[in-house]
Amino acid sequence: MAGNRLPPSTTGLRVFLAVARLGSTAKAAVAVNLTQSAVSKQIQALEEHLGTTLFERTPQGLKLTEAGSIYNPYAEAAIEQMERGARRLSERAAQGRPIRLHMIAIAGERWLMERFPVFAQAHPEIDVQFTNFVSEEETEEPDIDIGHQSGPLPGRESHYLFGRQVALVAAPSLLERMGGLQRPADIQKMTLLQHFQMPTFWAEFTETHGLRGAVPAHTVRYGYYSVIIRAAMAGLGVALAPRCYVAEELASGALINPLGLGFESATGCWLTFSPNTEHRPGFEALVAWLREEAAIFEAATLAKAANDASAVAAGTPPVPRQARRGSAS
Amino acid sequence: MAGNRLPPSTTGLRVFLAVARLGSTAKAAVAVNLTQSAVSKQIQALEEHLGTTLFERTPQGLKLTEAGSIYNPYAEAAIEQMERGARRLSERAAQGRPIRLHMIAIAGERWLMERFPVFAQAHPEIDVQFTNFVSEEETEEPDIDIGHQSGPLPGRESHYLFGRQVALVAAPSLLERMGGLQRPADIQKMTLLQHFQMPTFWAEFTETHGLRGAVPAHTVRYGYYSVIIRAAMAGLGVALAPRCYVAEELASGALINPLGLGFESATGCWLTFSPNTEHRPGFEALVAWLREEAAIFEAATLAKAANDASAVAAGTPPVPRQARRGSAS
DNA sequence: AATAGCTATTCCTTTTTGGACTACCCTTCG
DNA sequence: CGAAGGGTAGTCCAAAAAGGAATAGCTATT
Repeated sequence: MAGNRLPPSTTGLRVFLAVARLGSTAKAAVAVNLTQSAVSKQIQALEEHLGTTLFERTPQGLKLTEAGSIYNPYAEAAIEQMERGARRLSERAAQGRPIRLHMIAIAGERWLMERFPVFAQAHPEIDVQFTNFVSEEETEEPDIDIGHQSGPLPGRESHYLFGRQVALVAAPSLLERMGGLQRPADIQKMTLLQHFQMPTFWAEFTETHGLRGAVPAHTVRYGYYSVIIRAAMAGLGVALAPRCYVAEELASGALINPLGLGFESATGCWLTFSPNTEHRPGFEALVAWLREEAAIFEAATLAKAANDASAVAAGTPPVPRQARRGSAS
Repeated sequence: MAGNRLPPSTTGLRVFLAVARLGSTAKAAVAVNLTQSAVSKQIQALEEHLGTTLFERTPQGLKLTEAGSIYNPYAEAAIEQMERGARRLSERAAQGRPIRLHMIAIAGERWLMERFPVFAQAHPEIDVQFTNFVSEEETEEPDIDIGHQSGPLPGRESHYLFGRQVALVAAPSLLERMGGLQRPADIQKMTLLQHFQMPTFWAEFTETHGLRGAVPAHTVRYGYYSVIIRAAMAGLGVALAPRCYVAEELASGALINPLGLGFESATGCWLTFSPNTEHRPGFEALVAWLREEAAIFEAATLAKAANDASAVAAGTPPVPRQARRGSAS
């Protein structure tokens, strides 16, 4: 083995490991984002480079030869070392920059933005940068991600924050116009205002209220909750929205929750981050604070929901409350 | 660090390590067999890939940044793992093939070829393949290399065999034509027959005989000793040749060693092999045998040289001897 | 027989790579 | 001071490499 022998291509190594793991060029092609043809060629090139056959070809796919099995851990180790090196640099670079917190718009509007100044004042040394993916230019991965999902994400550390209490809400004027809503099934004569990212809400609602197979008169979909809430307030339809996002409108009477209709959804708002990343000073403090504030927010929502539920049971309409804090939205 | 991040190119890693070691794209270019321009681009591509600066640029060259220093051992380890894997496969493949023994032609002609049948008969299970680099097609590295060098090679296990006793030899007819050679300085009126690969012989000869600065009338260079010996025997000039290669001609009187002129050279014939390679069955036996036969060959040469030296001191010409074995050259 | 899954191969386009050349900077020396 | 020698990065372009679309052939299953 003379010193002038060139190493294999890293694409070849990546492809080799994928084929070894999945036992098929077709499946590996999907895993590494190449075509089967390119995968086949990469394997052949690697075999030629190393001067030995790495896979037996069968009609069912590829199986490691003995030589391939010998080489496998070395290829893995090489790729692992590169990843470690890159990760070390990435983490080192992260030390000197703000903690990137990505968050869906509605959570910012209704929850965090009015609370964050308290944290910022208590921790002036912790630099936090809020991001979202509205712009395609944004390619940096956030350190913390706050968004809607229906459970923990594999490979990520995930914490539930709030938002699983979903309510059917509508403007009083709409209900008057439509003859009110005397029972759950009356919703079928309504226009439903739905969020693109919450496709399960309708199914969950019908399941909870024994309306399986029921279809609303119309469905209109939006990408932002702030828009849905405005549409609902304008009387364009009924909306299924997390209670915490419509707490103020319910309190002021701009929106009401007829018959206390609602359900507990599988989908809520979660905080996630990568567990492999060494965390900077302040990261843990920020996560802890966010979770604490979310718990307070969620408790307030649950308390209000319980209060509304008992008022409905007593046959009295919910009592409008004073806004708890000034709203900037 | 998302899972879909691609590893760097291996060329980039190789170049990075070379620049880190040599501190200059120009020097690294030589080391990795690329131009300085290509090296510069590879470094830039790697820096862009990793998202950080790896070198500070100065007028005197490139110096690792802190980030570069952090990355260095990872790059090294990755390349090392690839080399290990390839080596393992290479060694495994070597188990099933002949031991490749490369040897310069003259050593084969005058030493090994007539002795090897004895070894082959004693070890029929050891398959040996003789190679040389006359053909450019020959790209496989030999397991054992026998050639001329002036000492051990770094990174190789090296054993001296024979050939450091060098003699000045000429045909009797030439000496008669040129009025004999009464003292060492008379060589300056001769034509010197020299071997391309032994450029130090003339300097060593003049040093030994107090002829510093002396220049022969003519110098003719050849690439093969068998040709030099033939030219000397034909009277075309005097030759400086290892005694072991002209033993038969000296014994028969076809060539003589006037005044016993000669010297012990720094250059001789050595056996080398890579110490990193796991050795196949028979490898050790073959090396041991080769060294033993070389020792015998060298001892015979030294004995003859000593015999000739004492004859010269006594003023009698060397006694021509019967050829010890039939010569096939 | 039809279908679905697999493989390698050919043809061709696109992308990447690396060399030749150049401009610019610095250091040293006469 | 200018010349020489060492270094760097950048531009232009040709060659090499990479990868996709399409295809042929094989097998296993229904």
